[in-house]
Amino acid sequence: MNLDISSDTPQDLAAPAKALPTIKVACSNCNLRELCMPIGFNPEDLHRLDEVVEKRRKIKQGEKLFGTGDVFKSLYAIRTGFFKTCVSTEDGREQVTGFQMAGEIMGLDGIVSDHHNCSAIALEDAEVCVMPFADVEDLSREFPVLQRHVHKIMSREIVRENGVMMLLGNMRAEERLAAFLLNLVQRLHARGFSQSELTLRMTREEIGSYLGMKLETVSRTFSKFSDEGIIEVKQRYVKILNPDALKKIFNAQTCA
Amino acid sequence: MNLDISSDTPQDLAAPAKALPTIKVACSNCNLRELCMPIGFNPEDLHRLDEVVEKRRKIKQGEKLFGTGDVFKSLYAIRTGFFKTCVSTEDGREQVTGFQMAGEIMGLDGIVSDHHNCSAIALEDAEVCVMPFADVEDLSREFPVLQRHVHKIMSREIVRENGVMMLLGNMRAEERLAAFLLNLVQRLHARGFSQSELTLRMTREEIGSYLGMKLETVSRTFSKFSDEGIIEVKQRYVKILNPDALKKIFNAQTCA
DNA sequence: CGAACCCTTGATTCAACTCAACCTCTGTGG
DNA sequence: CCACAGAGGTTGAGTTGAATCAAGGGTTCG
Repeated sequence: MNLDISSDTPQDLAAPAKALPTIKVACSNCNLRELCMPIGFNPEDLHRLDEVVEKRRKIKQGEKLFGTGDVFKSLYAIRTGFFKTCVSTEDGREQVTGFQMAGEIMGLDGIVSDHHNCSAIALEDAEVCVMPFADVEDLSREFPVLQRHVHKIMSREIVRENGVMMLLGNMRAEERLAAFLLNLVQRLHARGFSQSELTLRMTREEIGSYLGMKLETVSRTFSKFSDEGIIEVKQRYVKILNPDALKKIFNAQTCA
Repeated sequence: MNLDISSDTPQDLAAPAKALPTIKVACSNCNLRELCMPIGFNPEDLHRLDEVVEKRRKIKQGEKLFGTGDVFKSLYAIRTGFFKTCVSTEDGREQVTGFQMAGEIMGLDGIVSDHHNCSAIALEDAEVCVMPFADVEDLSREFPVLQRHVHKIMSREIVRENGVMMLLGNMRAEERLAAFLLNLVQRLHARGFSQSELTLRMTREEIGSYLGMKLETVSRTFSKFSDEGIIEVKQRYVKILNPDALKKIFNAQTCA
């Protein structure tokens, strides 16, 4: 399984944002642009990209950005904050389908039926760029580089979900959690954060839902990794002490 | 979870194909067009659609249409036959990520990295239309209705995978198999086949891989349904005797 | 006719679940 | 400043659904 997203996600995001003179909603001077928008945009066309963002929207921790069944109009690019997306059955069971962080796009599930198929909930105070999908489509007819980018984003989501299917269908609890941690830390690293330390934004229950296991099993597995000296855990804080051990668990558990 | 695909897939496909005077590769006179291509195409523009299909390709049972790592150039629309797609880990475990039938599109996973992320293997002799993706992109810049259609196809795949995640993460063996059967029969029905009878194209092991269970469990669950009079099974032949019971299992197992 | 593959069924094992108790934070209000 | 409530996290004991191991039957095809 491929955890690498670096091919399309440049990593020089740690550059400090200039204090903007006005609160202009614009991609062209957004320091996340290289994560969520295509590179190789013609400089003189770059400002056209700004049209795609209608406005920004702030979402408080615990609030819903959109819910299952809501009419789909826009995609959302995360500027700050952290989200989970989840689907649920009629009898109320929830499945977390993903965790999203700055620069990632949400809402693609809504295109097929003009209604959202999942809910997006902020796990911390967040801000998103609202991109009306009709505008995205219009603009991407004009700019092949944007068109290609939209296709890649959707394809990446399909590939990601393939990986989750592998996780859920074939792997044991330890492998799932190892894969989860490696994936999280890798994405955070691409955003300028530490390669070895992270603060979880989600509860054990949410991790469990994503990984197809119960919160107790998540907790036990964390403890096991900790006992083995692979990680250090204190509540939401996690430090990866032995990334190689994690990688080994992730892709060779059976042979151990 | 939504098993319904009817919103975008007209069902009048049972119409007999006229014997074509020449073996012209063309969407405009393909009897599957309404399944795999957009409706609402302007009659005079319809023939432009034909450009998208470069050629056809026959694949024998057991053969690979494309494999993980292969360079991505084209999408494939199934004309006849039945496929499975699967990903695998470094240590050789396989996960079937889907089963595809006539009118469905394969290859979307390759867009993000220009390389296929999964393998597509024919489960019976098959024929596919090869659609170079560059041409699809060119043409969809010209025709918004095609552009929208491509987006919907990708979004539908994302939504489908969300459903599989729910299946794998939250459901018990019986629910998974019930959901699987209902989904299969529904898609077959949309193609003019029976609503209650079907012949499985895949082995118990492949079903198990898709549903995250072992082949013995698949077999046992089939037997259980059979004992309960819900279905009739004889090897690959399955007849659904009590669809309501299946639906009940699928979305309320916990409350039983 | 035999080999290979697929499927079914039974017996046993085990990883993860359930249930339950307790601990640790964090924030609030007296 | 402390008490306390409530949410989240940990850990233990017992249970269980599905996996594993094993044997045998059916179908297909050279």
